[in-house]
This record gives sequence, C-alpha cells and structure tokens, in this order.
Amino acid sequence: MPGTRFPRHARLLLPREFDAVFQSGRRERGRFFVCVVAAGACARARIGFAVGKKHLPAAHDRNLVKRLARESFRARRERMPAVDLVLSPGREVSRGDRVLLRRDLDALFDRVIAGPIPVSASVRTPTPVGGEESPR
RNA sequence: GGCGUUGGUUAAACGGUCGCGGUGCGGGCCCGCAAGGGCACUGCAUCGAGGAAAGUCCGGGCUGCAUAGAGCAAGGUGCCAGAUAACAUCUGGGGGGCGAGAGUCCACGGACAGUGCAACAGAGAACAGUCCGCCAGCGGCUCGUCGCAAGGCGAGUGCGGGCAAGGGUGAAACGGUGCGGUAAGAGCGCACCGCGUCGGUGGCAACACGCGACGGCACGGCAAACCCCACCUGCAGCAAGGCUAAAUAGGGGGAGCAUGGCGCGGCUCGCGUCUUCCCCGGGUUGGCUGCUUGAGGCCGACGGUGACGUCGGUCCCAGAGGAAUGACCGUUCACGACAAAACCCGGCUUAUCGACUGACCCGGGCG
Repeated sequence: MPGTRFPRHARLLLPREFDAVFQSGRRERGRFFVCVVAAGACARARIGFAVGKKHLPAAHDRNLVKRLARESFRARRERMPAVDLVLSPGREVSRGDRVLLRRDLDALFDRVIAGPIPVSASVRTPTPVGGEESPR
C-alpha cells in the first residue's frame, strides 16, 4: 500500500488546534473511542490524540492505544475528506484487547469517511487557522 | 533423585512490505547581493526502550543561589575492617537466631549520666515479694490424756515465728544440675556449668580462648520511649540553568517634524500632549540550548579471599518533546510475563510467562 504515509503535518500538535476542533466539531462514538470531527484547516485529513491518564493509567497502554489509532488512521487517510479529528479513549477502553480496539477504530474512521463533510459552519475558526500553513 | 541452597545470562526467532524518530551523505523548496541559514519536503545508508525503563526510598554528578570559622537546632547513620565519587549499597570478618546441611535472617553503639515504660494475669514487675505451700524448736489459744500438783505428752488452730525448695501467674520472677547440709530450707558449703572483674594469649579490629587469678554471684528487660555518645548533612532542582527571533499592548532615554496641531494663556516664553525614527529595559506565547562520551560497554593481562583496582586493546550503543519501536503477510516454537526512557550515573525495593547455565548441600546406587 504505497502512499499511505503519516507525516508530521498530518498531526494536530498545538493546544489551539485541539480547541478549534472541540469547539466546532461533531462527535462520532464507538464502543471504546470518541472522535470529534471538524472541518479541516488543511487540504488533507489531520488527527490529534487526547489520551489521558484517566482511563489508561499505565504508560504502555497509552502507547498501545495511540499506535493502534495511528495505524488505523494512516491506512485510510487517503480516502478521508479534509477534516480535522481528535480521538479520545472512553471509559470502556481498558476492557478491550488489541483486536477489538482496532476493529472499533476502523469502524469509527470508516464512518468519518462515509459521513457528511462538515461545513465550516461559522466563519470564525477555519479562516484564521487556515493561514498558519506557512512553515515556522 | 530432591517442592534442596545460592549466583549469572536471556526476555520468542527469521524473512518481506508499509509507516515513525535521530544521525550521516545527497536532492528539492524557501530566505539572503553573498557568506550562510531555514524546512511538521525527499532518496540511500545506519541506529532506535528496560531488567526492572517502574516506585521515587537513599547516594552522587551537573546547574543556580547561599556561604569566614565555630557552635546550636533539625534530620540521618549505628558490631568491625575494607571497597567506592558517595551511600542506608557492596565485599570480607565477628556475634546472635533458624536449619541436618549448603545456607539464611538480624537498626547488632550505650540501660553504673538522667527521666520514663511494662497492658492482662499474678502475692510480687526492680533499693523485690509470699497466694497455695513447707517447717514444728519457740510464744499464745482450744481439746484430749497422764499427774495430788507444778507440769509432761498428743492433737488441733495457723495468731505470732522460720523458709523460699515445690506449685501457680506472666513476654519476663533476682543463676542451672548434683551432692552435702537443715526443723524445713537457702551459694549456706562443695564440684561442674554459667556469670562478673582483673590479667594473659591470638587478631588491624569487632571479638575469641578446654588460659590464669579473684569474686558466691547479679549487674533484669525496653533506647524503631525521651535521651547519651560517635560520625554525616547548606538550600533547591532540567519546569535547574543559559541564549534568543517575532507580533501586539505599553515604560524609560535621545533625535527629528524648516518657525507643525491641540491644551493651560489676552500674547510671548515655557510646560504637557499628539505624530515619525533610533536606542535601552521588562512581562506573555514560542524557538534554540542544556541533551547525551559516560565514575561508559566489551575483551585480555596483572594485583586482591572478595567487593574492586591498575594497565593495554577495542566499540559508539535512544535522545523524543501531546512524546518515536508499530501494522500487515509468511514460516517455526516451549504460543510469549511484568512493563516503556524524559538531565545522567550507583544502589535499594516492588512486578514478572518462561528458557539456559555455574557452584554448593542432602539421600541412594555402582566402582
């Protein structure tokens, strides 16, 4: 599968990018995860992870979840609309094994692909954020 | 043979594809006259979590601040000797407990400096004490008996008296065993054991001794109770600390705007203020650095019982920053535990599926 890359600019890194998604996005819920979907500021889909210690106290469990999510996202980034996503684990996440978690992630991202493309509902967020594509 | 003891190594393996982070050599794009710089673009090569990375319990390095010396307070350590940068760690040794043994466990200085504490039980818990008990010589009292009587004898009482062996209580009760001794007893005497003091011998020392002399012989326990003694410790931590671009709001200084506008004023001077440029200093949000070559790993020689040290050779072995090791396919097996760096080391403690291996102990068989 060539072309299914996951470069750095496909990540949400700054707190204000997360805030923008949380303010304007809609929520897709899976069994183990919640995904906030908002209109993308870039041409391609981007994702950020909000994995706290609340539901996953052990460091290696948080790593595992992020890796599974990254892999699932990477496999279908090409097919995604230009959206920004924030993924969070839910309360049930510690009950799943890696197969179940991966299945849930795949289904969740497929729904993002099939679902409605979020319109940049208000004028406020996308425009200023869109201007930060220049390298710093 | 052992569900014996004690160390060490390892942490599924191999191939392919895709993906992520660092470094090196190229390519591309952007900024710049250039030197050069930047990039969350890209090709190739190469490297990329742990034995505990963990808990953050100790000890150091490093960094900033503080600091004449000494003392006090507070905290820590606590058999001896050594190792080490240092330690609460490690090594060797001593003592004590446990074990048949290999081994293993121990905050293991001081209770004649002082103040305290000891529940319950028990008579009694620290200049001892007598509940049951033992004794029957002596003083009482009662009864019986003998006697003319004084009184004798016997029994009882256990009031006075002697005793601390035995019973009983307790975590702990003021040496143990035996013999003598006695009314009964007791280090009361003796022997042996134990103990104390002084000396001797061995050992660097802790300490040891089937060594000698003296002493009948308690000097009890708790110091993870206060305390005393000896030794150690300045405080904070990589969000330490250093450097710095930019935007916005705004502070200080200087210059300019040909004799400028506005305010105070009747006018001039003057002062304040507005506007432009330059310089300086601080806060916010970022960036860079600190950031990995180190008390370093491996191999060998030598010294040492050992921890470890010295010398030589060789290797470079994560440096992220919302945080890199994963996914898929194939093959194999014992079907894979605990758990992931965040400035770096040395330890301790705790978690852990297994696999391999060294040394030693016990029992049995054969030679």
